[in-house]
This record gives sequence, structure tokens and C-alpha cells, in this order.
Amino acid sequence: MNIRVSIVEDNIRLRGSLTKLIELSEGFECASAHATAEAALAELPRTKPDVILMDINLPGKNGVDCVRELKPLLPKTQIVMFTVYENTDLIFKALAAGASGYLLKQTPPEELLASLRDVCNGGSPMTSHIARKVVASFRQSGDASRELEQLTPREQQVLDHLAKGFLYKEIADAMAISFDTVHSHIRKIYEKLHVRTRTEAVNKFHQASPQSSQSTLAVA
Amino acid sequence: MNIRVSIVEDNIRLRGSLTKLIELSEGFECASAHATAEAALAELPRTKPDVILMDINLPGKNGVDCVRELKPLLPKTQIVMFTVYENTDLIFKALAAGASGYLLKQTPPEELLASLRDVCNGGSPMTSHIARKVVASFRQSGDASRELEQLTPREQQVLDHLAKGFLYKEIADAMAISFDTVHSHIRKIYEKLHVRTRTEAVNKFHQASPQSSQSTLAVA
DNA sequence: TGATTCATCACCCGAACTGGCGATGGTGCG
DNA sequence: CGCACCATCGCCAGTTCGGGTGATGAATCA
Repeated sequence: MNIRVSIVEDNIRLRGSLTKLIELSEGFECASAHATAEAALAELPRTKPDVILMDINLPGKNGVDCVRELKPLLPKTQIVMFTVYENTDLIFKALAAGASGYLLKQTPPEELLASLRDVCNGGSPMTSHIARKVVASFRQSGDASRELEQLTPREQQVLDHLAKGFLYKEIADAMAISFDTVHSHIRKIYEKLHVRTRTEAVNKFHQASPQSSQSTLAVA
Repeated sequence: MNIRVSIVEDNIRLRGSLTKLIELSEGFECASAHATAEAALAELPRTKPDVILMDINLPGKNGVDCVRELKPLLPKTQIVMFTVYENTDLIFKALAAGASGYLLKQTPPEELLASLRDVCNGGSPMTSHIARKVVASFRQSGDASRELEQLTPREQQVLDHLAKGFLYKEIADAMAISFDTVHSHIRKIYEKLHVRTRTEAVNKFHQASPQSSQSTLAVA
């Protein structure tokens, strides 16, 4: 079974080269090619390709927004960004929007094909440099986590509930202690974290453990 | 210049094989090998290797905690986790603690060597399956971001300040509007997000844009 | 045995927040 | 024009929160 690839790329020459590359490669076929995000949005829901190779710099609507709208319509289709710029902000936005890979246009053809296979097999192809940036975003701020470690276990539990948005009263019930004890713990937490409000404390809490709190790990 | 690799692995046979592999490979040398986290913590600050290959399941202190303590002491040393289990929670904890790569013990020798080179060149080697999990953690919750999009631009600005922990009064000053207008916006924000407290609103805000708010991208 | 830390509880006060109700002016749309 | 939506401002009542002060028992430690 061939891997059906759709291309979204405004540059007509590059679009042609990619189409040719895909068509001439064993195990691949080009399902469609589009010059704009609007055209892609209109036709891809019917095309239902296995993979979309998506340029970011498109005239009109950009590639990231296109991904954001397309992904919910095609949850099983893998999307790989394909761009000349290694822009950090765009990387995160594209991944948040639903892309699973991020390649540079300078990628050699064989490697590009390997990446398309990889993304169909549940991988996330990207350059090593981009991978490092993604990994780096997990790194916890030493400052914040050192401060958090100075909290007693009980105080950490309280902070945990605080971060969920519970009222003092609800924390008291959840921990089976009195309202005043909760209040007392929180005063000490604020003191140790050098903050004056609940939201500042919760921000430090999240800063020290970025996604561990939620970590939605269902992969489409 | 050879890449100097240190190994932390309690299994004596595997430790031997790895040492031999490194030593016999062109461009690599084994700087040291340790059976426990404690031994590694004691000796590695003097050894100063280029890369540490770190087992996760160690007797006594585990590999993740070892990384957490080691990384601040050796900021320039790259750390690659090396384990049999592909445990999602451990992956995130290891990356947060300071690891730059995450490999499985079943990785073939040539690929292992390639990964060690990669991590020294600023990459983040990991299996494609793990890469996908890491990427997936960026995906924004559709629910939360759809709710956030229903806020008017002005309300989004207010929410932004709210998330930073500003008092109503401070938001009013920052936006050059009155206290009561801030109050008014916030009432509507709570209504649209179906929340009753500031912290719940801020949580929805962060849920919809995981790391975009901070994104510390300094890579060690 | 004293000193210290922790977890627990208590009272008080002023500031901040939440929610209900209403009002004005502007803008866009059919 | 009438209607809906938005941004702005105002008042009021009740609740929650932040900070000060202090007390008790248990555990740990020098």
C-alpha cells in the first residue's frame, strides 16, 4: 500500500519537484498538490491523504493556521511542516496546532522520504537542532524548582490543591484539616516562594514542572 | 578529538559491553564507568566527560535524580538516558531534569554511536516513538483554545494580565482603563470560560497554550 | 534536656475578589 | 432605524484572601 502524500506549497517549481519526487519513489504516491492554504482546506477533507507536507510561508492564510483548521477535520492524517526558516516560535506553534514533524527545505530527498515513512509509523521527524529546542522546552527552571523543594511535603500538597483552583475551604475538606490550617500553610508557602498572591504561587508551581501537571498524551 | 563518554549502569555485563564498544570505536573513548548514581555523582565532576550514558533503573538513587543533581554541576556535559522501558512519565521527568536524549537499550550499536555524536552536535537523539510523545505534549487542548477564542480581543488582554498575577488595580493601570471596567471584563471572561475563580481561568489559559507563555529556550 | 521544625488550630482586620444589576456610547448589519 | 455586540464605567453585598499574632503537641536533634 502506497503512502498517499499531499503537498501544500506556493512556489510552483518546488511544488513540481516535490510532486515528481513523490511520484517517482517506490511506495509513495502524490494524492494532491495545492498552492494556498485556502485551496488545501477546501480539497483535502475529500482527498484524505496519509501525510501532508505543509509549507509555512504561504500567501494569504499561513501554514500554521491551516494546520490548526485541518487537523480536527483529518485526525488520522499526519502533517509535516516544510520550511526554510528554523523559527523557534513557529516550531512550537506548529506542533501545538497539530503538526507531527518539522523539516527544513534543505533536507536531502532520501531523508525526506525516510521522514515521511517515519511520520506514518508514529514518529516525529525533525532536524536534530529542532529536536534539541523541543527537548529544551521541557527543562525546568532551577530557581523555581529549588524554591519548591524548600516546601515541606504538607505544604507541597496544599500548593498542589491551590494550583487546581480550589478554595481554602475545599482544600481543607480535601485534606481533612481545618480552614485555618490551610490558611496557615499558605502563608508559609507564600513566604518561602517570595510571592504575595495565589496566582504568583501557582505560576511558580507550573514553571517548575511545565507539562507534568496535565500531559495530554493521546497521540492522533 | 575523541568524544569522551562516561557510563552509569549497574548491570556489570552491559557496562562491560558498552565500555568495550566505546573504546573500540573510532572517535570515541570511555572516560569512566560507574555502577551507581552515588559513585557517578562523586566522580563525574572531576571526570568532566562530553557525554554521559545514564541508566534509569539504578539501585539506590535513580537515574533521573542523578541527572537532576549532575546537570547543574556539569552544564556542558550532554546526558543521554539509556533504559529498557519506554515509560512516558520518566521521559518527561528525565528531560525536565536535564537529559538531552532518550534511547532504548535495544538500540543497535552503530545507531547508539551515531546518537552520541548527534547529542554532541546539539541534537536530541531519541526513538521515533518517543519523539512523537514529546511532540504530542505540545498539542493544545481543542476545548480550551476554542473557549479562549470566544473572548473578545480586549478580554484576552485582560486574561493575559490576570494570568501574570496582577491585581485588578494593576490591570487597570496597565491597560489605562478603570478598575470597574477590569472587573466588568473579568465577569464576562469567567462566564465565557465557565469558571468561578481567577485560578481556574488562568489554568484554562495555560492549558490552551502550554509553553508559549514562557518558553525558556536557552540550550546548555 | 532545651532548641528547632512541623502540622495543627484560632482570632482579627483590611484588602481583594465574585457576582448581580444597570448605564452610556460606539460600531456593524440588515 | 432597530438590534446586537463591544468597551467603558458605576454601585452594592457577600465571600474569599493575605497578613499579623499566637498557641499546642509531636518529632527531631544537638
